[in-house]
Amino acid sequence: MRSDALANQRKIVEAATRLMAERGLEAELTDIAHEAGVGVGTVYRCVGNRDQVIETIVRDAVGQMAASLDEAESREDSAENLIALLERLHTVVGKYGWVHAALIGGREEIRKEMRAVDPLRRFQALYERARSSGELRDDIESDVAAALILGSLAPWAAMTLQTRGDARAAAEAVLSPFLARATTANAGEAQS
Amino acid sequence: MRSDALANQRKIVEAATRLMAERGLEAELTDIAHEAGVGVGTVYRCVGNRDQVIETIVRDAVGQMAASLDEAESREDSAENLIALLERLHTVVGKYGWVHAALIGGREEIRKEMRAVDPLRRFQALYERARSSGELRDDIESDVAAALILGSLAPWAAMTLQTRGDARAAAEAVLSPFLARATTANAGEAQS
DNA sequence: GGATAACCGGAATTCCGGTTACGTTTCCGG
DNA sequence: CCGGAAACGTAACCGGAATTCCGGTTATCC
Repeated sequence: MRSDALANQRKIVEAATRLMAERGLEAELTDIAHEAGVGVGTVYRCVGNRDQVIETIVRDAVGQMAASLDEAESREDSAENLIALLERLHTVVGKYGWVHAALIGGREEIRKEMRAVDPLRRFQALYERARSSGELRDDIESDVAAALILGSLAPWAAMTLQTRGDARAAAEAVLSPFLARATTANAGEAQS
Repeated sequence: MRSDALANQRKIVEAATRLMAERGLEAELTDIAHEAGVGVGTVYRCVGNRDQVIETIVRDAVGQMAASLDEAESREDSAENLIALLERLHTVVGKYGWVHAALIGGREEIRKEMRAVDPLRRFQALYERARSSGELRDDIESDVAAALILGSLAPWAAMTLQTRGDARAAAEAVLSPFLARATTANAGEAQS
Protein backbone atom coordinates (compact mmCIF):
# COMPACT_ATOMS: atom_id res chain seq x y z
CA MET A 1 0.00 0.00 0.00
CA ARG A 2 1.44 3.35 -1.03
CA SER A 3 2.07 6.00 1.58
CA ASP A 4 -0.36 8.51 0.11
CA ALA A 5 -3.10 5.92 0.16
CA LEU A 6 -2.47 5.38 3.83
CA ALA A 7 -2.64 9.11 4.47
CA ASN A 8 -5.93 9.27 2.60
CA GLN A 9 -7.30 6.46 4.66
CA ARG A 10 -6.68 8.51 7.76
CA LYS A 11 -8.09 11.69 6.21
CA ILE A 12 -11.23 9.86 5.16
CA VAL A 13 -11.89 8.31 8.54
CA GLU A 14 -11.32 11.66 10.24
CA ALA A 15 -13.62 13.44 7.83
CA ALA A 16 -16.31 10.82 8.27
CA THR A 17 -16.01 11.09 12.04
CA ARG A 18 -16.35 14.85 11.89
CA LEU A 19 -19.32 14.74 9.53
CA MET A 20 -21.13 12.04 11.43
CA ALA A 21 -20.63 13.94 14.65
CA GLU A 22 -22.91 16.64 13.30
CA ARG A 23 -25.25 14.80 10.95
CA GLY A 24 -25.32 11.33 12.43
CA LEU A 25 -25.61 8.15 10.49
CA GLU A 26 -27.19 9.91 7.54
CA ALA A 27 -24.01 11.56 6.36
CA GLU A 28 -23.60 10.75 2.68
CA LEU A 29 -20.58 9.05 1.23
CA THR A 30 -20.18 11.73 -1.41
CA ASP A 31 -20.05 14.42 1.25
CA ILE A 32 -17.59 12.43 3.32
CA ALA A 33 -15.31 12.12 0.32
CA HIS A 34 -15.62 15.83 -0.40
CA GLU A 35 -14.96 16.72 3.25
CA ALA A 36 -11.82 14.60 3.11
CA GLY A 37 -10.77 16.33 -0.09
CA VAL A 38 -10.80 13.18 -2.20
CA GLY A 39 -13.11 11.52 -4.73
CA VAL A 40 -15.65 8.83 -3.92
CA GLY A 41 -13.65 6.15 -5.66
CA THR A 42 -10.78 6.78 -3.29
CA VAL A 43 -13.01 6.05 -0.35
CA TYR A 44 -13.72 2.62 -1.76
CA ARG A 45 -10.09 1.91 -2.47
CA CYS A 46 -8.76 3.14 0.88
CA VAL A 47 -11.46 2.17 3.36
CA GLY A 48 -14.19 0.24 1.60
CA ASN A 49 -17.89 0.67 1.23
CA ARG A 50 -20.08 2.77 3.43
CA ASP A 51 -20.67 0.07 6.01
CA GLN A 52 -16.96 -0.53 6.35
CA VAL A 53 -16.38 3.17 6.87
CA ILE A 54 -18.90 3.15 9.68
CA GLU A 55 -17.47 -0.01 11.12
CA THR A 56 -14.00 1.53 11.15
CA ILE A 57 -15.21 4.55 13.07
CA VAL A 58 -17.15 2.45 15.54
CA ARG A 59 -14.08 0.32 16.07
CA ASP A 60 -12.12 3.50 16.81
CA ALA A 61 -14.74 4.72 19.25
CA VAL A 62 -15.05 1.42 21.05
CA GLY A 63 -11.29 1.08 21.10
CA GLN A 64 -10.85 4.44 22.78
CA MET A 65 -13.53 3.52 25.27
CA ALA A 66 -11.83 0.24 26.04
CA ALA A 67 -8.47 1.98 26.42
CA SER A 68 -9.98 4.38 28.93
CA LEU A 69 -11.36 1.48 30.92
CA ASP A 70 -8.04 -0.35 30.76
CA GLU A 71 -6.25 2.66 32.14
CA ALA A 72 -8.75 3.16 34.94
CA GLU A 73 -8.55 -0.48 35.93
CA SER A 74 -4.81 -0.23 36.32
CA ARG A 75 -4.99 2.72 38.69
CA GLU A 76 -5.66 3.10 42.37
CA ASP A 77 -9.31 2.84 43.40
CA SER A 78 -10.79 6.21 44.27
CA ALA A 79 -13.51 8.63 43.32
CA GLU A 80 -10.85 10.64 41.55
CA ASN A 81 -10.05 7.67 39.37
CA LEU A 82 -13.70 7.38 38.38
CA ILE A 83 -13.87 11.07 37.60
CA ALA A 84 -10.79 10.88 35.43
CA LEU A 85 -12.32 7.92 33.61
CA LEU A 86 -15.60 9.75 33.12
CA GLU A 87 -13.75 12.78 31.85
CA ARG A 88 -12.07 10.68 29.23
CA LEU A 89 -15.28 8.86 28.34
CA HIS A 90 -17.08 12.17 28.09
CA THR A 91 -14.86 13.41 25.31
CA VAL A 92 -15.03 10.07 23.52
CA VAL A 93 -18.80 9.95 23.74
CA GLY A 94 -19.04 13.57 22.68
CA LYS A 95 -17.04 12.84 19.58
CA TYR A 96 -18.94 9.68 18.76
CA GLY A 97 -22.36 10.53 20.13
CA TRP A 98 -24.19 9.17 17.09
CA VAL A 99 -22.86 5.72 17.87
CA HIS A 100 -25.02 5.83 20.93
CA ALA A 101 -27.96 6.91 18.82
CA ALA A 102 -27.29 4.10 16.39
CA LEU A 103 -27.18 1.75 19.34
CA ILE A 104 -30.73 2.66 20.32
CA GLY A 105 -31.78 2.33 16.70
CA GLY A 106 -31.35 -1.07 15.08
CA ARG A 107 -27.68 -1.57 13.98
CA GLU A 108 -26.93 -5.05 15.19
CA GLU A 109 -23.29 -4.86 14.04
CA ILE A 110 -22.62 -1.96 16.38
CA ARG A 111 -24.41 -3.62 19.24
CA LYS A 112 -22.20 -6.66 18.85
CA GLU A 113 -19.04 -4.55 18.79
CA MET A 114 -20.24 -2.94 22.03
CA ARG A 115 -21.03 -6.20 23.74
CA ALA A 116 -17.46 -7.31 23.25
CA VAL A 117 -16.20 -4.46 25.42
CA ASP A 118 -19.15 -4.58 27.81
CA PRO A 119 -18.48 -1.14 29.29
CA LEU A 120 -21.42 -1.36 31.67
CA ARG A 121 -20.10 -4.41 33.46
CA ARG A 122 -16.56 -3.11 33.64
CA PHE A 123 -17.67 0.27 34.88
CA GLN A 124 -19.84 -1.35 37.51
CA ALA A 125 -16.82 -3.28 38.77
CA LEU A 126 -14.76 -0.11 38.91
CA TYR A 127 -17.57 1.62 40.73
CA GLU A 128 -17.71 -1.10 43.35
CA ARG A 129 -13.97 -0.95 43.82
CA ALA A 130 -14.09 2.82 44.21
CA ARG A 131 -16.97 2.55 46.63
CA SER A 132 -14.96 0.37 48.93
CA SER A 133 -12.67 3.36 49.38
CA GLY A 134 -15.54 5.02 51.24
CA GLU A 135 -15.92 8.10 49.10
CA LEU A 136 -19.16 7.00 47.53
CA ARG A 137 -22.64 6.49 48.88
CA ASP A 138 -23.29 2.93 49.88
CA ASP A 139 -27.07 2.99 49.68
CA ILE A 140 -27.29 2.70 45.89
CA GLU A 141 -26.84 -0.59 44.11
CA SER A 142 -23.79 -0.56 41.89
CA ASP A 143 -25.71 -1.80 38.87
CA VAL A 144 -28.18 1.05 39.18
CA ALA A 145 -25.40 3.57 39.66
CA ALA A 146 -23.43 2.26 36.72
CA ALA A 147 -26.44 2.35 34.43
CA LEU A 148 -27.35 5.88 35.48
CA ILE A 149 -23.87 7.27 35.18
CA LEU A 150 -23.03 5.71 31.84
CA GLY A 151 -26.53 6.44 30.60
CA SER A 152 -26.18 10.10 31.47
CA LEU A 153 -22.91 10.36 29.64
CA ALA A 154 -24.16 10.59 26.08
CA PRO A 155 -27.10 12.95 26.66
CA TRP A 156 -24.96 15.09 28.93
CA ALA A 157 -22.25 15.25 26.31
CA ALA A 158 -24.80 16.15 23.66
CA MET A 159 -26.20 18.91 25.83
CA THR A 160 -22.97 20.48 27.01
CA LEU A 161 -20.49 19.95 24.22
CA GLN A 162 -22.25 22.28 21.87
CA THR A 163 -22.18 25.08 24.44
CA ARG A 164 -18.70 24.68 25.94
CA GLY A 165 -16.48 21.67 26.29
CA ASP A 166 -15.43 21.37 29.91
CA ALA A 167 -15.07 17.63 30.20
CA ARG A 168 -13.67 17.74 33.72
CA ALA A 169 -16.66 19.66 35.06
CA ALA A 170 -19.00 17.31 33.24
CA ALA A 171 -17.36 14.28 34.83
CA GLU A 172 -17.64 15.80 38.29
CA ALA A 173 -21.26 16.75 37.74
CA VAL A 174 -22.23 13.29 36.56
CA LEU A 175 -20.61 11.62 39.52
CA SER A 176 -21.67 14.18 42.13
CA PRO A 177 -24.97 12.54 43.11
CA PHE A 178 -23.11 9.40 44.03
CA LEU A 179 -20.55 10.96 46.31
CA ALA A 180 -21.20 10.26 49.97
CA ARG A 181 -20.69 13.87 51.00
CA ALA A 182 -20.26 16.68 48.54
CA THR A 183 -19.06 20.05 49.81
CA THR A 184 -21.96 20.81 52.12
CA ALA A 185 -22.84 18.21 54.73
CA ASN A 186 -26.32 19.34 55.70
CA ALA A 187 -28.48 16.94 53.68
CA GLY A 188 -29.33 15.25 56.95
CA GLU A 189 -30.73 18.32 58.71
CA ALA A 190 -32.77 19.30 55.67
CA GLN A 191 -35.01 16.27 55.89
CA SER A 192 -37.15 17.57 58.72
CA MET B 1 -63.12 14.16 5.38
CA ARG B 2 -64.94 10.87 5.45
CA SER B 3 -65.09 8.85 8.66
CA ASP B 4 -63.19 5.87 7.29
CA ALA B 5 -60.37 8.14 6.21
CA LEU B 6 -60.16 9.48 9.73
CA ALA B 7 -60.09 5.98 11.16
CA ASN B 8 -57.31 5.08 8.76
CA GLN B 9 -55.34 8.11 9.81
CA ARG B 10 -55.39 6.85 13.36
CA LYS B 11 -54.55 3.28 12.35
CA ILE B 12 -51.62 4.48 10.29
CA VAL B 13 -50.11 6.62 13.01
CA GLU B 14 -50.48 3.81 15.52
CA ALA B 15 -48.90 1.32 13.16
CA ALA B 16 -46.03 3.67 12.42
CA THR B 17 -45.47 4.24 16.13
CA ARG B 18 -45.39 0.51 16.78
CA LEU B 19 -43.04 -0.18 13.90
CA MET B 20 -40.67 2.64 14.68
CA ALA B 21 -40.53 1.54 18.30
CA GLU B 22 -38.79 -1.60 17.17
CA ARG B 23 -36.98 -0.56 14.01
CA GLY B 24 -36.33 3.11 14.59
CA LEU B 25 -36.30 5.76 11.94
CA GLU B 26 -35.52 3.23 9.24
CA ALA B 27 -38.98 1.70 9.17
CA GLU B 28 -40.19 1.74 5.58
CA LEU B 29 -43.37 3.38 4.44
CA THR B 30 -44.52 0.25 2.64
CA ASP B 31 -44.16 -1.75 5.83
CA ILE B 32 -45.98 0.88 7.83
CA ALA B 33 -48.87 0.78 5.38
CA HIS B 34 -48.94 -2.99 5.51
CA GLU B 35 -48.79 -3.00 9.32
CA ALA B 36 -51.75 -0.62 9.34
CA GLY B 37 -53.61 -2.89 6.93
CA VAL B 38 -53.91 -0.29 4.18
CA GLY B 39 -52.17 0.52 0.90
CA VAL B 40 -49.33 2.98 0.52
CA GLY B 41 -51.49 5.50 -1.30
CA THR B 42 -53.74 5.70 1.71
CA VAL B 43 -50.85 6.79 3.87
CA TYR B 44 -50.26 9.77 1.59
CA ARG B 45 -53.92 10.71 1.49
CA CYS B 46 -54.53 10.42 5.23
CA VAL B 47 -51.28 11.57 6.81
CA GLY B 48 -48.90 12.76 4.13
CA ASN B 49 -45.40 11.86 3.11
CA ARG B 50 -42.88 10.07 5.24
CA ASP B 51 -41.61 13.19 6.94
CA GLN B 52 -45.13 14.21 7.89
CA VAL B 53 -45.79 10.78 9.35
CA ILE B 54 -42.71 11.13 11.50
CA GLU B 55 -43.64 14.67 12.48
CA THR B 56 -47.09 13.52 13.56
CA ILE B 57 -45.64 10.86 15.81
CA VAL B 58 -43.13 13.24 17.30
CA ARG B 59 -45.92 15.69 17.98
CA ASP B 60 -47.79 12.92 19.80
CA ALA B 61 -44.74 12.01 21.85
CA VAL B 62 -43.98 15.60 22.79
CA GLY B 63 -47.63 16.17 23.55
CA GLN B 64 -47.74 13.26 25.98
CA MET B 65 -44.58 14.53 27.60
CA ALA B 66 -46.05 17.97 27.98
CA ALA B 67 -49.26 16.54 29.43
CA SER B 68 -47.27 14.64 32.03
CA LEU B 69 -45.48 17.82 33.01
CA ASP B 70 -48.76 19.73 33.17
CA GLU B 71 -50.18 17.15 35.51
CA ALA B 72 -47.14 17.13 37.77
CA GLU B 73 -47.14 20.91 37.97
CA SER B 74 -50.70 20.90 39.20
CA ARG B 75 -49.98 18.51 42.05
CA GLU B 76 -48.54 18.89 45.49
CA ASP B 77 -44.73 19.20 45.64
CA SER B 78 -43.05 16.03 46.85
CA ALA B 79 -40.59 13.36 45.89
CA GLU B 80 -43.57 11.13 45.23
CA ASN B 81 -44.84 13.60 42.68
CA LEU B 82 -41.50 13.51 40.88
CA ILE B 83 -41.48 9.74 40.91
CA ALA B 84 -44.97 9.59 39.48
CA LEU B 85 -43.91 12.02 36.77
CA LEU B 86 -40.81 10.01 35.98
CA GLU B 87 -42.86 6.86 35.84
CA ARG B 88 -45.11 8.43 33.25
CA LEU B 89 -42.19 9.88 31.31
CA HIS B 90 -40.49 6.52 31.40
CA THR B 91 -43.30 4.82 29.55
CA VAL B 92 -43.54 7.67 27.07
CA VAL B 93 -39.83 7.63 26.40
CA GLY B 94 -39.86 3.86 26.15
CA LYS B 95 -42.56 4.00 23.52
CA TYR B 96 -40.84 6.74 21.56
CA GLY B 97 -37.22 5.94 22.30
CA TRP B 98 -36.12 6.46 18.72
CA VAL B 99 -37.15 10.10 18.95
CA HIS B 100 -34.35 10.52 21.42
CA ALA B 101 -31.98 8.84 19.02
CA ALA B 102 -33.16 11.11 16.24
CA LEU B 103 -32.61 14.04 18.55
CA ILE B 104 -28.96 13.18 18.98
CA GLY B 105 -28.67 12.61 15.26
CA GLY B 106 -29.42 15.56 13.01
CA ARG B 107 -33.22 16.07 12.70
CA GLU B 108 -33.60 19.81 13.25
CA GLU B 109 -37.40 19.66 12.98
CA ILE B 110 -37.58 17.38 15.99
CA ARG B 111 -35.20 19.51 17.96
CA LYS B 112 -37.38 22.55 17.36
CA GLU B 113 -40.51 20.69 18.46
CA MET B 114 -38.68 19.75 21.63
CA ARG B 115 -37.50 23.26 22.38
CA ALA B 116 -41.08 24.46 22.37
CA VAL B 117 -41.92 22.24 25.34
CA ASP B 118 -38.56 22.75 27.03
CA PRO B 119 -38.91 19.74 29.33
CA LEU B 120 -35.54 20.32 30.94
CA ARG B 121 -36.45 23.75 32.26
CA ARG B 122 -39.86 22.66 33.47
CA PHE B 123 -38.48 19.57 35.16
CA GLN B 124 -35.81 21.64 36.84
CA ALA B 125 -38.49 23.91 38.28
CA LEU B 126 -40.43 20.90 39.54
CA TYR B 127 -37.28 19.49 41.04
CA GLU B 128 -36.60 22.69 42.92
CA ARG B 129 -40.14 22.79 44.21
CA ALA B 130 -39.88 19.18 45.37
CA ARG B 131 -36.54 19.84 46.96
CA SER B 132 -38.01 22.55 49.14
CA SER B 133 -40.13 19.81 50.71
CA GLY B 134 -36.92 18.45 52.21
CA GLU B 135 -36.99 14.96 50.76
CA LEU B 136 -34.16 15.58 48.31
CA ARG B 137 -30.49 16.26 48.74
CA ASP B 138 -29.70 19.95 48.80
CA ASP B 139 -26.07 19.71 47.78
CA ILE B 140 -26.69 19.18 44.08
CA GLU B 141 -27.56 22.04 41.78
CA SER B 142 -31.01 21.64 40.31
CA ASP B 143 -29.83 22.14 36.74
CA VAL B 144 -27.32 19.34 37.12
CA ALA B 145 -29.89 17.08 38.73
CA ALA B 146 -32.49 17.80 36.09
CA ALA B 147 -30.07 17.11 33.26
CA LEU B 148 -28.88 13.87 34.81
CA ILE B 149 -32.33 12.56 35.60
CA LEU B 150 -33.90 13.39 32.28
CA GLY B 151 -30.75 12.32 30.47
CA SER B 152 -30.85 8.92 32.16
CA LEU B 153 -34.44 8.38 31.22
CA ALA B 154 -34.02 7.34 27.60
CA PRO B 155 -30.99 5.07 28.00
CA TRP B 156 -32.54 3.56 31.10
CA ALA B 157 -35.76 2.92 29.25
CA ALA B 158 -33.87 1.38 26.35
CA MET B 159 -32.01 -0.92 28.71
CA THR B 160 -34.87 -2.05 30.90
CA LEU B 161 -37.92 -2.06 28.66
CA GLN B 162 -36.62 -4.92 26.57
CA THR B 163 -36.10 -7.05 29.65
CA ARG B 164 -39.17 -6.23 31.76
CA GLY B 165 -41.32 -3.14 31.88
CA ASP B 166 -41.57 -2.00 35.47
CA ALA B 167 -41.91 1.73 35.02
CA ARG B 168 -42.46 2.42 38.70
CA ALA B 169 -39.24 0.70 39.72
CA ALA B 170 -37.38 2.53 36.97
CA ALA B 171 -38.64 5.89 38.19
CA GLU B 172 -37.57 5.12 41.73
CA ALA B 173 -34.16 3.94 40.61
CA VAL B 174 -33.52 7.03 38.54
CA LEU B 175 -34.46 9.34 41.36
CA SER B 176 -32.81 7.36 44.14
CA PRO B 177 -29.40 9.04 44.00
CA PHE B 178 -31.06 12.37 44.63
CA LEU B 179 -33.05 11.40 47.69
CA ALA B 180 -31.62 12.79 50.92
CA ARG B 181 -32.02 9.48 52.70
CA ALA B 182 -32.95 6.35 50.88
CA THR B 183 -34.26 3.41 52.90
CA THR B 184 -30.97 2.76 54.66
CA ALA B 185 -29.64 5.70 56.63
CA ASN B 186 -26.03 4.70 56.99
CA ALA B 187 -24.45 6.78 54.25
CA GLY B 188 -23.13 9.02 56.98
CA GLU B 189 -21.40 6.35 59.01
CA ALA B 190 -19.87 4.77 55.93
CA GLN B 191 -17.65 7.69 55.12
CA SER B 192 -15.08 6.91 57.80
C1' DG C 1 -82.02 3.21 -3.80
C1' DG C 2 -79.13 5.43 -6.80
C1' DA C 3 -75.87 9.18 -8.16
C1' DT C 4 -71.60 10.98 -7.05
C1' DA C 5 -67.73 12.28 -4.87
C1' DA C 6 -64.35 10.61 -1.92
C1' DC C 7 -61.59 6.72 -0.91
C1' DC C 8 -58.97 2.49 -1.59
C1' DG C 9 -55.06 -0.82 -3.17
C1' DG C 10 -51.25 -1.49 -5.50
C1' DA C 11 -48.78 -1.09 -9.98
C1' DA C 12 -45.85 2.24 -12.34
C1' DT C 13 -42.68 5.96 -11.94
C1' DT C 14 -39.33 9.04 -9.99
C1' DC C 15 -35.61 10.00 -7.20
C1' DC C 16 -31.56 9.44 -4.72
C1' DG C 17 -27.51 7.63 -2.81
C1' DG C 18 -24.20 3.68 -3.06
C1' DT C 19 -21.32 1.39 -6.15
C1' DT C 20 -18.52 0.54 -10.17
C1' DA C 21 -15.86 1.34 -14.60
C1' DC C 22 -12.69 4.09 -16.99
C1' DG C 23 -9.49 7.47 -18.81
C1' DT C 24 -6.08 10.54 -16.63
C1' DT C 25 -2.65 11.89 -13.31
C1' DT C 26 0.72 11.17 -9.72
C1' DC C 27 4.00 8.88 -6.98
C1' DC C 28 8.11 6.03 -6.41
C1' DG C 29 11.96 2.71 -7.33
C1' DG C 30 15.52 2.20 -10.41
C1' DC D 1 14.34 11.43 -15.05
C1' DC D 2 11.43 7.55 -16.74
C1' DG D 3 8.30 3.61 -16.80
C1' DG D 4 4.60 1.66 -14.85
C1' DA D 5 1.83 0.55 -11.15
C1' DA D 6 -1.21 2.47 -8.13
C1' DA D 7 -4.25 6.29 -7.09
C1' DC D 8 -7.20 9.96 -8.68
C1' DG D 9 -11.84 12.20 -10.13
C1' DT D 10 -15.81 11.71 -12.81
C1' DA D 11 -19.50 9.95 -15.03
C1' DA D 12 -22.48 6.37 -15.71
C1' DC D 13 -24.97 2.36 -13.49
C1' DC D 14 -28.02 0.06 -10.24
C1' DG D 15 -31.17 -1.11 -6.55
C1' DG D 16 -34.44 0.07 -3.59
C1' DA D 17 -37.38 3.21 -1.20
C1' DA D 18 -40.50 7.29 -1.72
C1' DT D 19 -44.09 9.15 -4.29
C1' DT D 20 -47.68 9.43 -7.79
C1' DC D 21 -51.45 7.71 -10.62
C1' DC D 22 -55.40 5.15 -12.06
C1' DG D 23 -59.21 1.90 -12.32
C1' DG D 24 -62.21 -0.18 -9.12
C1' DT D 25 -64.94 0.33 -4.66
C1' DT D 26 -67.68 2.37 -0.99
C1' DA D 27 -69.70 5.82 2.06
C1' DT D 28 -72.99 9.54 2.06
C1' DC D 29 -76.73 12.52 0.80
C1' DC D 30 -80.99 13.32 -1.43
